[in-house]
Amino acid sequence: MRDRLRRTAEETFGWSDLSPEQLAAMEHLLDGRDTLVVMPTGAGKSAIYQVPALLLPGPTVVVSPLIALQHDQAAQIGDSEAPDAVAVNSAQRRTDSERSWAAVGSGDAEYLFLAPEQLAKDEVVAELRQVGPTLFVVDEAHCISVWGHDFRPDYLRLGHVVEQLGHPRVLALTATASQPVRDDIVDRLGMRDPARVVAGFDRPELYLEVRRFADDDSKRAAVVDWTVAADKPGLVYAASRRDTERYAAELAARGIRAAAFHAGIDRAEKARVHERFLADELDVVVATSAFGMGIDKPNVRFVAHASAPESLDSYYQQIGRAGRDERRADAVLFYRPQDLGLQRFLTARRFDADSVREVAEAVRDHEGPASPQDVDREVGHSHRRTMRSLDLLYDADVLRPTAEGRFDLGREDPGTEEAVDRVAGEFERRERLGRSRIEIMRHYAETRSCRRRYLLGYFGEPLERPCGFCDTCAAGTAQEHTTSAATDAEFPADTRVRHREWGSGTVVYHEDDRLTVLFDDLGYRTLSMPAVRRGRLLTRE
DNA sequence: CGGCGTCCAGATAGCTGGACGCCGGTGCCCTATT
Repeated sequence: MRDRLRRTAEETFGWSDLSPEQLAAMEHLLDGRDTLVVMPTGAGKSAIYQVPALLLPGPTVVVSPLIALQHDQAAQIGDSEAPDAVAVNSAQRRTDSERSWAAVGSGDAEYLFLAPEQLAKDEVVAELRQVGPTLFVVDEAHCISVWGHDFRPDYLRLGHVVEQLGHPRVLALTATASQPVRDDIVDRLGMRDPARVVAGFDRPELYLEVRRFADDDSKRAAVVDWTVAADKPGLVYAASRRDTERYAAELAARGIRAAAFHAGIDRAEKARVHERFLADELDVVVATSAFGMGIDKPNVRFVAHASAPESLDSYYQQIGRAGRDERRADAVLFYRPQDLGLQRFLTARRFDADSVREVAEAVRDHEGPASPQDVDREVGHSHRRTMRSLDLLYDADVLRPTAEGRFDLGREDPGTEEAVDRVAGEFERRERLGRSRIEIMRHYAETRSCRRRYLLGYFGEPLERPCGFCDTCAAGTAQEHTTSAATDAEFPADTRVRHREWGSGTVVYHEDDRLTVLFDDLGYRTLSMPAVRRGRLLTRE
């Protein structure tokens, strides 16, 4: 099997050496297993579906979050000897989409690229059933967890689509996913006993640094001064659109070729910034979180954050865009605790009891199980609002999904008000989790122990000793704050624990004499080990 | 939650300080107008 994979990779794509992780994942797919792959960008994640696709009979569906990304990937396949890659989306003419379907149906095209919103349409699912895909790929699969629960709710329906297609083997690909995000991906996609292939997370070429500021003016001045002096090209992430414009203007005034990038910029200009950055015609792009997905530029020398993002997951995703050429690159966070206030605002949601009530009643009153479209029609609110309520009702165990992607009341009908109460509890749990993720970001910024160790511990891959390549190691504080072996033996990472007041959770990592636990109901909490021992607060489950 | 723009009062010729209200991120899709 390995030989066939190697030969196909070589002959069709010109890839002469596949990594052990790539091969392992490909073999799982050929064995018919659902597979989750966590692997840094640039390590050849796309190969993992592109090669086995040719050894499996039917076509391959690739769900990808951005149409621009779909173009890039299809073009890359177009340059190889592989059969065609086509797409169906709203950015192309209807006739082109029709041609794509025909090509997939006739076997002329092997790969079909779709955004999750396409798969929310019954016609598209029906068409897909006709062509019978044997491999269902979700690229940038962390989007399921990051965006699915509110911003792009159709991500949550992919699991139902998989079932409607008769459960072809499912492949989820991502570069950055902490343990709970991985679990969420597996759960929402309905992956069955998935193989998990996780390549090393560490990016040893990134020098990690945090600079702390008390007031906004001095931080802004420092961001600009540092960026002017830094090796180029690089990326500066800012929290608001206005800030990206402001920093870009200040950098331009200092003679730097800088451009702003955010979702409010028109399409042509966005594409221009993107292209000029790739062609080294820009020194610096100052961007919101809109910039970066799918950018595989090897020589990015720094990623500076003018403001902290809302989670370590996002932070690691963004700094991971530096140093892909494996030469030294800088990841600097310009930190002010007050900046976290904006993240708290941006991630906070209001509980929409009215919508939950109406959606629950619409499902109950519907004749037979209700599809999200049925509920949309019935309730008449925005699709997003309806989907949020459906998701919460599902998570609170009020509704259960049928194999056809419809929703039904669970075994017993709790009654509307009881259902709303349960959903309120689930909603609160999520809000607490979101706030606790911001607190983890704060801990990273404020820790005196090794930054890399903190970061990798969060992703479940702790370093044995301080890394020697971050600011706390350079300052010498990392050596004074090392993990105690006693804590390690008592509560190793990944063990289930129970706290006297806070209920059950999973140990994430420890640093210094502190233990971080992801509690089921409260989100991330950091506990002091002396206090834990004194009060006998934790027991292993 | 915090930054920023606006307005007004007060002191003085164009400026300062404080109160107050507003605004803030991520993409797809589809339809109605230019």
